[in-house]
Amino acid sequence: MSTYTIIYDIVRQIPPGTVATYGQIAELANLPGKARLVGYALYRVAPDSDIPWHRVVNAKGTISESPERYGSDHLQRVLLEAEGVQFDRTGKIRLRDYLWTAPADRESSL
DNA sequence: CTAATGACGTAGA
DNA sequence: ATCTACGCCATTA
Repeated sequence: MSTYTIIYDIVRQIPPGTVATYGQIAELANLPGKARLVGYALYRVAPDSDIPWHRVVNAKGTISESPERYGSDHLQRVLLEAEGVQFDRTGKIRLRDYLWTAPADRESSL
């Protein structure tokens, strides 16, 4: 079990139609304040992985775009919209409506 | 062992 | 709202 494995386990539990922030994942993974690690971890994830990486966005509610992603950032938006997540005209998600709330019994399923 | 590498968050201007 | 600066660290070559 590596640190990144923990992060992937959390991400795998995000339900369709909802999104989580990097910071949120970090805290659930017992890595408070280390949101970057979550980003670093997701960077390693293959786009065709079984991990719903597209449900993770930054605290601003926007998709973190980067040249290093070679378009997977645009794909992320497409996948989210396919699940019913709407973006406003500035490309931001209304986190208040779609933000995932981790179930209290999450730990029992680990 | 060392060096390079990145999907963030927050605070202040 | 938008921008800059800085902290932070596991994984890979």
